[in-house]
Amino acid sequence: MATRAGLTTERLTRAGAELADEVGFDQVTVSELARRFDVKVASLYSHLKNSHDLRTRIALLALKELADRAADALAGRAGKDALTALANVYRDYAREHPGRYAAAQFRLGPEAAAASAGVRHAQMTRALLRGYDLTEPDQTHAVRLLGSVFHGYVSLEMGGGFSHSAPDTQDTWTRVLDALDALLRNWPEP
Amino acid sequence: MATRAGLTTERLTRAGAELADEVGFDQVTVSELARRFDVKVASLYSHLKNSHDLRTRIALLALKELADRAADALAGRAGKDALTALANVYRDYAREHPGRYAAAQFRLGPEAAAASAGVRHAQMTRALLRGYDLTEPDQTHAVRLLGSVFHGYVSLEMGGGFSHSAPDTQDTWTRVLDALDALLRNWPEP
DNA sequence: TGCATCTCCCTAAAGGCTTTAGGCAAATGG
DNA sequence: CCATTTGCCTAAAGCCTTTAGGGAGATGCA
Repeated sequence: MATRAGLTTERLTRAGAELADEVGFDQVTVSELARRFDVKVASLYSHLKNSHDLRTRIALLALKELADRAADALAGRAGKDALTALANVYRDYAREHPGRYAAAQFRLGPEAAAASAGVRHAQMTRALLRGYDLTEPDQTHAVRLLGSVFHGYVSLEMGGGFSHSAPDTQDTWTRVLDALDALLRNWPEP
Repeated sequence: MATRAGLTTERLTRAGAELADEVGFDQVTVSELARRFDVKVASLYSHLKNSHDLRTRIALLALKELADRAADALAGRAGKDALTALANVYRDYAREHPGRYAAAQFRLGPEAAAASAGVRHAQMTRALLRGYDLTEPDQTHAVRLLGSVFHGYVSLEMGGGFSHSAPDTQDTWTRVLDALDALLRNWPEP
């Protein structure tokens, strides 16, 4: 018959990420993936353990892409400049790749989590905070706060949580970053 | 045969919410629900339009429960006291009812969204902010910031995003609320 | 080049979830 | 007490996942 399709875990993962951006992360299906490669479903199971495995791989891909972008954005920046840059990386990535962004939120098992780029994310946020004057434990608190704001804002904005309200969300975003910068420069003692 | 099962959209929705808390919101299935009522699957379709309809109803239920709790918590409180109370409502609800909390994040259509308790949430946050001295547009920015932090924190904490790190997450939560209070009392002008 | 082997994709099949169509019996009420 | 309504059931089709086993390309060595 025809020549082979050239399936690969790599290619399948990338195609899965694109599929996620098109139809949503939780609509990613092994069947649809097979259809796109014009191949029978069972064929994918030589390259993927199962559906969950596919999702995990997409998640890892997204986390890596995000970390790479973040590293890029932080290079040569400090203080509020760095804060804004990092924040925009997350927001822009979510807008450009909603499915991948959702994938990055996928609950990973301990093994996968350890092998993921998740660690780099925390490290970069911590690096950014060196531009502010925080004690060690406060740095951790701040890392978590920033993570929460970035993720929470992006997630609500994309979910339509801010729709139909008066001020532009871009406006709010700017002011929120101003506020965070002010807060970090003036971190309250208990 | 035996007597009727007494199915109701109401009862199905409540059972669906419990099911969500047990197995996760996205594992909620019409089939499993039927099993729990010891009834054939097709029978549920007289009470539910479809699977999506079920999820929507669970989401509306969760939003209402959350709003009710929030209203309760805010009664008679102001300032930081109110801020803490509201924040804890979200966090505690998510811990007690993870499936419902996930449901509350379910993307609703415009119709359902309008009929939801989502509006009350925004109103209560706005009410809470009256204890601080913010101009009108800044109030909206602050509403969005608080929403982002609450949702983002709870979501990351529950997703295990803060696991294995040194300081206790309760510790961080307290300090984050301190920080937000300080920020709101000292909101920066552009 | 020819053949053995390995790799890759396919056929087949079982099991689960969703959703629609149509039927019979239990509840309701006049 | 019977007529009608209502509620749950059987049947069936469609789609997704996952496993088992087979045949035909691709590869490499003689």
